[in-house]
Amino acid sequence: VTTGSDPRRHPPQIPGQVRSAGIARRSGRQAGRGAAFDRRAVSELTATRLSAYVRCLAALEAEGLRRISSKEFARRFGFHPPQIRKDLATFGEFGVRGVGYEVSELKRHLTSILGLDRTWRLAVIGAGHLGQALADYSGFRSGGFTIAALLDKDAAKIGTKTRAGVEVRDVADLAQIVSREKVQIGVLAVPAAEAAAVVRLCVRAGLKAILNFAPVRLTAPAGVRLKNVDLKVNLETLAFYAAAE
Amino acid sequence: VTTGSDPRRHPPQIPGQVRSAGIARRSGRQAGRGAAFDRRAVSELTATRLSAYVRCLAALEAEGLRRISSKEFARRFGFHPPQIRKDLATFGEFGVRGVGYEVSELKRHLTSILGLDRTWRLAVIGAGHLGQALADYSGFRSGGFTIAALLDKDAAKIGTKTRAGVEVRDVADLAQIVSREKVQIGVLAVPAAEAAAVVRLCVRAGLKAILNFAPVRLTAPAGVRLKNVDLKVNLETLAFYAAAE
DNA sequence: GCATGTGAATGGATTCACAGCT
DNA sequence: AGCTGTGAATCCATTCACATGC
Repeated sequence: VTTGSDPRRHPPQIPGQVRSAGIARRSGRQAGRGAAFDRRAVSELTATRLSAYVRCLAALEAEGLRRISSKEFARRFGFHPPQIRKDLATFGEFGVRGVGYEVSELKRHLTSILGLDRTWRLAVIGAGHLGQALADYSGFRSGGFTIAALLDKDAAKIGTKTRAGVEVRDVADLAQIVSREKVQIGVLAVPAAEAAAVVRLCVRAGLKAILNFAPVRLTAPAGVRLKNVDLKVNLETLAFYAAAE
Repeated sequence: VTTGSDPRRHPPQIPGQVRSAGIARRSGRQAGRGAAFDRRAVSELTATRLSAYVRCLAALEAEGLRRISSKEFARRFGFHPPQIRKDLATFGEFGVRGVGYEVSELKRHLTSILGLDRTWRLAVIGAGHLGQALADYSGFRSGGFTIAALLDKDAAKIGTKTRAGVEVRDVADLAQIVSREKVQIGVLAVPAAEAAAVVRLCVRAGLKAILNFAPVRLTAPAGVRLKNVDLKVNLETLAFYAAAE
């Protein structure tokens, strides 16, 4: 959990990454009934829930539900009503008193707030099992995200294609690919031992956001947002609690 | 974030899953200088960091480093010194005043505390891109975890093998496989629309811990620990902050 | 001297409870 | 009557600062 390598202040340490360094800046655009807000002032916890809310709203929409109250929403998905309302209040007023929220409208608002109404171009680096799966993963190829490239350094892999048909290209061309194909986010799926070097590569190539799946805790220079997502950590914490029998 | 479907108390909502329901119980075993502790009283935040600490210690060990202070450890991996000491204090006294911590010894202690000195058997359900990648993922096949089975309901997939050679078996046999092969943890990589039904299957089969990778927020009955890991959420929160430019 | 371990202080996040609208 | 939006209260996690011990 960190941007920049310097130890961060007090916010609850979501053991993934930290906020970006630098001075807060106004960056929320008006959107419908949405209020202006400062993205960097939004806690990681709230941002993560926002994304979860969108997923839940999509499920409700698929069900054909039009309106929902914070109470019912909380009950169905395991949140707390006031927490939902507080989270939303950060960004504006989206509900109708005495009634609730319009499912589709709220989903549209949150999607826009998350910055998913524009397209983000990803480069997946590392074409092993995980890298290929991520490149083919529908969640990474929809809803605002596009796989712009899949890269590896292994000559035996370069030129081959994933099951879904994404071609593996040479990681040596990263900088060129990033600038020509307007890649904004790097997704790391390389071995732990090489991850730190690849981060430096990404930074030099001009990427400002990196999602790291390698099982090491990486840090990035200020100005680059890096998020560590260690899949094994999830299993281990599950095991920790399960060990109570 | 939840075990049981009932809305939970106050702890900081890591938007993944919630604690197990039920009454707290002593469940920490003595281990070396480790103190007895109540697993259920340990916050998800602390448990997650514990796992991260182990990963960091492994890196230090690989480097050949013997001892490290909380200060240096924090500097290298982006933690805060007192936080490390507080986290460790939950489980015992592992350091030497004036000196620091023995890397290997601390790693061994934490590994044991996390319950990783025994073997956990996993069943991956859903043999799509992600399910196959998870079944082949080295992180899920080492350090205390074993892939006991990979299951799917698609007849065309049953009997085929992943790149690493794991055979796909029929999900209809789940209950049998769980009991015969002593599976403890279910890993869901099925489409969102089917995830809830598969959770019920898992519960009926007797699984007590489930890691859900399907992009829906699921809940499980009390007594079953379920953790939602939505890969896309990570991308979306990264996009949210990156949208500030 | 130096770094751990820990009670006390701090600062956030969550929750409460009610005012305000429909 | 019902549900949102929100200041105030609560609860928890983090951080501080120092006593403790090598």
